[in-house]
Amino acid sequence: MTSVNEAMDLIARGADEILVKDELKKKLESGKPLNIKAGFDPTAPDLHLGHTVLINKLRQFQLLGHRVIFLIGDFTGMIGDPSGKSATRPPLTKEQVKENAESYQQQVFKILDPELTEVAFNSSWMDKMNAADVVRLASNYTVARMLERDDFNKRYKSNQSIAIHEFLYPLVQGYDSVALDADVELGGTDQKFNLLVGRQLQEAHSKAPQVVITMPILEGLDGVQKMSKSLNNYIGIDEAANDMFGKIMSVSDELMWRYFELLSFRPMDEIRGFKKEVEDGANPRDIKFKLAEEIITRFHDAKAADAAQLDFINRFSNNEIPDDISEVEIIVDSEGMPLANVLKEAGLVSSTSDAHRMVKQGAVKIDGERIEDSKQILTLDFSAVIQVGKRKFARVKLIS
RNA sequence: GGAGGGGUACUCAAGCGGUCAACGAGGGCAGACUGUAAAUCUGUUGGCACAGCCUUCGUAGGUUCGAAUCCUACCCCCUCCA
Repeated sequence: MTSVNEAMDLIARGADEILVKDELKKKLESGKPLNIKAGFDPTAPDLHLGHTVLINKLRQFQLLGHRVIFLIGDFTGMIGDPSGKSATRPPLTKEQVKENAESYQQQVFKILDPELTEVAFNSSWMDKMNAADVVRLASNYTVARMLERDDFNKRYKSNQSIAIHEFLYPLVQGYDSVALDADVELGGTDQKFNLLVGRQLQEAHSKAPQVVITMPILEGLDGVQKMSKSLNNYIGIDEAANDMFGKIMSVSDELMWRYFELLSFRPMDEIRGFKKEVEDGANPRDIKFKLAEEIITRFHDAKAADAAQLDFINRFSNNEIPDDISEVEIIVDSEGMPLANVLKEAGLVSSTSDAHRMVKQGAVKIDGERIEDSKQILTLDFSAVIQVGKRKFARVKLIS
C-alpha cells in the first residue's frame, strides 16, 4: 500500500499545477477511491504521444486504486471549444460521435485499464436540461469572471466578437463535474480556466470542489513547438515500431529527459540515475534506447521493440539496407524510363524536379552506389534497391 | 456610414514596368561531421519531355513589345472616425 505522500509524489510528477494541493491530500487521506475526470473532444481521435501525457497521469491514478471517468464531450462538441479562436466546427452526427468514441477507447486502453475506466457522455445529462435549467446554470457565473479568461479577454479588448453561446462552453464543462461528482479533473494547461469553473459550479451545487490538475503540453520532435499533427513533429501511437524507434532516437538529448518524465513509467529515481550516468560519460544514445524500448513495448510489444532496435542499429550505425522495404513494380515500354521518373513513380520523391535535385545533391543510391546522372535511362531488366536520403528505400523492378 | 492601409511561394517578409521562378529570414529537405542528438558548415526549396520550356505574386478583366509592379471591377483582412 502506497502512503499518501508517495501518492502525492507520483501525482505531482510532471504536473504543471495542482489546485489545491492540500485538498488533494485530504481526499487521498480519506482512503476512498476518487472519481478522476478527464474530458475529450468527440473529434478525430488520432492520438499521439502528446495526448498520452494526460492519459499516463490517469493511469497513475488507476494504479493508486482510483476510478477514471473518461468523458466524451459529445454535447460540448456542438458548441466547439472557444479556446483559441477556431472557426465554427460542423456538428458531428450521432454515428460519428459513436464511432470516434469507440476508436478513442481502443487507443486509450493501450494505456488505461478498462476495468477501472468508466466511459461517459455529457449529452446523457445535458440533453435532459430545459431552458430554465440552462438559465439557472448560467446564473452561477458572471460576465466579469468570464472575461478573466485569457482568450475571451483578448478578443473582448480587441473588439472581436464573442458569441453568447461561447460563454456556455466552460459552464457545461464545469457542470459535467457536478453531474459526475468529480473529485479531481485533469486537463492541459490551456484548460485551466474551464477546469476552475467546475470548482465554482460544484460549490454552487453544495458539493466539494474538485481538485484541478493541469498537465503541460508536450513539445514535439523539434523540441520547441507543441507536438501536433499539423506541425508534423509528432509520434502517433499507431505508428510502426521502426518509425517510432527512429523518431524517438531523433529527439535531442535535452528533450529526452522531458520525455522520460512525462512518457515513461520508470520511477523518477531511476531516471535521475540515468542522468547521472550520462554526466559521467555514458553515451546518451544508449539511454535513449531504453526510452524507445519502453514506449514501443507499450504500444506494440517487447519483441517489436527489440526488432526495431536491431533494425535501427543495422540501418544507421552499420549503414545496411533494411530488409523490410517496400517493393515497387513500374510498368515501362521498351524504351525504358529516365531515373528521375522512376524515382517519382516509386514514390521516393514528390516530383521529377525534386528527383533531379536529389541526385544533384548526392542523395540517391542504387544498390548502395551513389548516382550522378538523373537522366540516365533505366530499361526493362532493371531491378535494384534505390535509396533516397537516409530513410527512403524501395526495391524497384521495371516490368512491361 | 466616412477616412486610410494591406492581400507575394510552407511561414514571415522584400520587390512597385523589363536583369523576377521573384532579395532576405525562419522552417523543410539533402550533403559533410556525428550517436539519424545538439551545434556548425555547404547545397537546395513551383512544375515538366530539365543547359530549354510551361504555370505562379487575392479574383476577373484591361493598358503595354513586356506587368508581382500601371488601370478597372470584385472578394477578403486590418487601423482610425461615427
